[in-house]
Amino acid sequence: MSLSQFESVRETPAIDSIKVGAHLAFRGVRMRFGRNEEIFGEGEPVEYVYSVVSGAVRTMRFSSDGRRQILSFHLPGDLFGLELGAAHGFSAETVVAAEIVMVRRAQLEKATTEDPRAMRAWLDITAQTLLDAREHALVLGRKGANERVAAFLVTFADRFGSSAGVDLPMSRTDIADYLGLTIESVSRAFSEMERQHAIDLPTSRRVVMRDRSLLLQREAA
Amino acid sequence: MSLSQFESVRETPAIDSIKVGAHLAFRGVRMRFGRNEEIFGEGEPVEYVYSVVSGAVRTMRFSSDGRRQILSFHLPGDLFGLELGAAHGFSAETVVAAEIVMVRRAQLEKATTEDPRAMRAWLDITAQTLLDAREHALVLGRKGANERVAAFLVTFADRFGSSAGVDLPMSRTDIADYLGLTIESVSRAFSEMERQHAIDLPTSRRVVMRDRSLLLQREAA
DNA sequence: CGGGCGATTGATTGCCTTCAAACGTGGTGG
DNA sequence: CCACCACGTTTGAAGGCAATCAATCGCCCG
Repeated sequence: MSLSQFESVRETPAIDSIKVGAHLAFRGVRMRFGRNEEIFGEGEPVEYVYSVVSGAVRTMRFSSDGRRQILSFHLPGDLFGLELGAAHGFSAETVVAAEIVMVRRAQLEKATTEDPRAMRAWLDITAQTLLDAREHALVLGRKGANERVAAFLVTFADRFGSSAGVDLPMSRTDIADYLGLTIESVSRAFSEMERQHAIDLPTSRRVVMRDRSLLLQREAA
Repeated sequence: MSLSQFESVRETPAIDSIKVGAHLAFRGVRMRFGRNEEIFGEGEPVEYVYSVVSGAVRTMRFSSDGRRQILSFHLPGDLFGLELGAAHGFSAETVVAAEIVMVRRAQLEKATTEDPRAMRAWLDITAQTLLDAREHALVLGRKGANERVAAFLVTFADRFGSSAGVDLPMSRTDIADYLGLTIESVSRAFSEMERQHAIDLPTSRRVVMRDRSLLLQREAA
């Protein structure tokens, strides 16, 4: 467990629970984290499973010379940190201040031996995560900069946006590290989409979808 | 199921089995496929789970305009096509002529309801596949051409090579589509590594590891 | 008002792709 | 047996796209 949780003032941890699958809930502790705080690090023992209540979380890996690849973003309702091995294969940090429910993995493990639905739910989540990772691989391997950003926006808006648009919790740096680009390339892609009236950018973090089909054809390219 | 299996002469399907996890085996049919034959296509219903007996298989996804991203290569002993959904999220083809054992998914599903070890084994496999996919994302997102090829060679040699080197069953085109590069870039990377005496290339498919540390530092770069 | 940080924009570089040609090997038919 | 063809691979030259280097902008906070 990271030290960062001791670096900021916290209120008393509250009891809360997370839902796994349709029928199962597990009791855990709800914690507050500040922005850019580490939740766990790559290689650390897996003690908990996490669920986002509010805020946003990024999971990531580093290459040996320190380049960062963000694997996914997690928003309210999402689970993360669910791993089989003894040690985390990636690290997790908050993107913005967040409330996270932490459930002991041992509790989940125990449940899987008693209730097959728990293991099934775990498998479902892992399989869905795998699908997402493969989609991500397709984007990283075979799309250009503008297409990557368009794909990111469309996917993100579908998951977390309203008809009014999306509020991105993450910086251009985060988006760049998710898409395998530089911040400049991401910024240029946003500007380009705005010039073509595919989106509006009232602020750098707020995106209003103006012409979704334009984005989609750009994404497909 | 693809028609391709009817396009080539086959002997009578033989009964065989695949092992899932340490303790479970499932009975299935062993089939022969020629090279570059489709085993299943993206979007087709999931009827079977597959295991490679001999030969090699690639799984892949296509972007809407037809660009191909190879997700993984499967060699003897590997399982593939293990998906939760009703439809395949990717397609699979042989790289070279191969023998594949096919087990009905319904049989596996049934086992998971009767034996928790079966579901656990399924989860283990899915979780390991997810780890591999994330490693792949790191390579695709944050590494240059030479690093990608070096990473591919090291990983492949660790899994399937002997001290004498590796015989690559796949073409440069396959490697390129796995690494998000062009065949020319892959070829240049091989030539460059040979020039630096990191590898020998007796033939284009045979790779002798000559200086592994050189490869590793190139991979890390 | 000043400072700091993230974002944007511009200029240039560099790497990978694209386009093109030659090479080598395995297979087929003369 | 050899010539020739097909296909995959290698190599070369040129171009393009994203990275890098650099400066400016805008906004939030003190």
